[in-house]
Amino acid sequence: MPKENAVPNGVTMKDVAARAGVSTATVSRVLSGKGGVTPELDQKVRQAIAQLGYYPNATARRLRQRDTRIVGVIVSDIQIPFFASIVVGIESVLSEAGYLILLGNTLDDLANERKNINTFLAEYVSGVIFAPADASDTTHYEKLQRAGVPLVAIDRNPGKLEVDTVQIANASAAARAVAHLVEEGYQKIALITGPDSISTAVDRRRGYERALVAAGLPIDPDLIQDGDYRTEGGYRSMRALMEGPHRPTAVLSANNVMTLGALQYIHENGINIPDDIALISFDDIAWAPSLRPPLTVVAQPVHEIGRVAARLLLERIEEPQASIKHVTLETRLIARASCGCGRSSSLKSGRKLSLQSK
Amino acid sequence: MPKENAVPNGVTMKDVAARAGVSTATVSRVLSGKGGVTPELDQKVRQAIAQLGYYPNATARRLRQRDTRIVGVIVSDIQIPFFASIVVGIESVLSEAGYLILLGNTLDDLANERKNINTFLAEYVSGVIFAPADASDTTHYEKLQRAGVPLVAIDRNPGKLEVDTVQIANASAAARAVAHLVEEGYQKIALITGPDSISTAVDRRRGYERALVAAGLPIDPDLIQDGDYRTEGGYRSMRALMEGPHRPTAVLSANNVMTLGALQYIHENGINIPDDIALISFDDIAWAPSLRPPLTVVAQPVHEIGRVAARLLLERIEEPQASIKHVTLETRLIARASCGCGRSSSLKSGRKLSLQSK
DNA sequence: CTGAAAGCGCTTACAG
DNA sequence: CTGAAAGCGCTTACAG
Repeated sequence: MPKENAVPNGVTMKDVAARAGVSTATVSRVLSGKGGVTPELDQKVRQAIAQLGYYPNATARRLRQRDTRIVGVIVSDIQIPFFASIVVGIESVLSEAGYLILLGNTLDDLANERKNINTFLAEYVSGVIFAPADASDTTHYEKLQRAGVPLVAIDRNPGKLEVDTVQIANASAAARAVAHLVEEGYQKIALITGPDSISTAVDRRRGYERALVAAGLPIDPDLIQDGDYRTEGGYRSMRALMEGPHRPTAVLSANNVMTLGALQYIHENGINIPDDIALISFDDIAWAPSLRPPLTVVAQPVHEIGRVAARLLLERIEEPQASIKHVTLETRLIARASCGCGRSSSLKSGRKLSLQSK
Repeated sequence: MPKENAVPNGVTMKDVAARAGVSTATVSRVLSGKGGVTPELDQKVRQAIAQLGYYPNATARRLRQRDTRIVGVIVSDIQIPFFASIVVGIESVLSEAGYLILLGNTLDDLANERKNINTFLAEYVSGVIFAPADASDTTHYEKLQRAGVPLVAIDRNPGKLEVDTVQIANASAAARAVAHLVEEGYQKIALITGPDSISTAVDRRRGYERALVAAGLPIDPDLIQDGDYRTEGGYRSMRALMEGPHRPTAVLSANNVMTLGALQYIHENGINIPDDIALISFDDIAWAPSLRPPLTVVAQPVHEIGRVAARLLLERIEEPQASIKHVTLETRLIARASCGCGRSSSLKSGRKLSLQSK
């Protein structure tokens, strides 16, 4: 059976008040720093606090004030660098503002998502930042919304939910990548995409198609493979493309997790990048420059996504009735070598060519 | 100014009690599930809960019970896959046990570490799992310990702190890697290591030296470079080795972050792995098999480290006086190709050769 | 400016 | 088995 919890420090505000010879109200006033306490008493209280090593109990304060200053954050997997960096971005802004973060790792499982949201409700969180696992089922988020919890959606479109959002320009980012491949001379360009239930996959596909049309190239359904945003899906998709009727000469992979699988197929079959197949992947990851050839990527401003989302949430907490904001951030195409860049010239590893998407 | 916080759901236990025609004590008893309530009342209460959509306020419960069921977790950087996976391991066990996690990302900065620990104290956390930034200064952890907070150290040795620990067999893991290189025929084997303030670096170096001695090879100080466990350090170290007086034929990198830098130097200078230099790195990461050649690594049981640490903490919370436990987990050497494996035979990508360290 | 008192939403001895 | 009451550690009107 659980023993009674350790009481880290027996000292309460009452002890401080007694020692300083004042009421707890006065101690509270000193702590709040809002003034209204004579210098003498202020001095006495501070002394007592120091002598006793007192620090306020956050739980008690939270119960009394209606503001918990806890923010729930829901991502699909903190082990994916993309989400880890977003969380760090969120944290940098929120901790500055005195908020605590409760992290919910859903692994894109609806049951986990629901469980996390119930926890958030029970904790009376001040707000929630989330990347919805499935835009077609947002009923649990509606529950939060009905309860009056400020919400900010990141990365993915939250379906019919009317909330602040922070996203990247997915379509134009994909289009820019495809256009780059076209400029490099590729014509048979394939796409490994994600599930239709996730907006980023849909938008990236749209950008892909738009760029092909703009280049006067046909849209070949055989060259669009659903990789489910997973590693195995990336593997399967790459195989389908390479063994299919219309073998492409270049591929855009819509996220880094699928790229992992695609590369596995490529390596297992001794396929050469970019000579046999050129490759561009969404998401810059630390290892991209170390791949041979270095991986050309569509880099998302991950920290910025987190920071902006955190700021939007803070604003929403201040002004619940303000009009809803949708922030779109730009991406960068970092041309390394997997896209065929410099095939004709000598390659310099580590070189970075930054291009605005659109 | 912050507005009054949203009250997610006005319903309190009092409302439920009123609706069910019982006292709050009875509602509380039903909720606790410890029995002692007649079926009729139990029924009425459950009905009222369902009708009102009631859920208990975790803050209030936490204040009343002395047990917050919050665990603080301190890692140096959640963006490093090694730590992200450990956190996921911790979370899987703790959430099962009804605990919440408060994550502290220190970025190996002592000020951040201190700030996080003060937060943990104010939150009256039930326990803390931590990877100490610097074993030589653990005063802030002693503060936690004096306050009676159960502690479990992971990954790194916590200096003179007497707490439960979960570590890997660092010395033998490093020794195993070096022995493997020796078996492959390498004689001039270098080490890129971390700072002396982090025990894993010291232990890995010891294992490295031990293996050299065991193989009858000399220990050459020029072949031991301090890479500071950072990417830039890995780059600098690799350069020092390749441009130094005693150019090695093989290198062991003591963590994956430094390997990133080492690879950068290698690629920039057109150095061939493994012909010019063989490479083994600590930490398996998702991209290791996708590198050319695939990276041979010392894989740590990351999820297991987290899970074991969480279990130790739960046990410690139950029995604060139990004797201190030190758990050492084994690693696996995953021989891919960067170590020169199969240089003479044809390589099959993706093949995994698992060897027990020790 | 200061303090006594109420109250945040629960749980838990204590009676009955 | 059930309820009235106290109390967890704070903050905040309300008087003075």
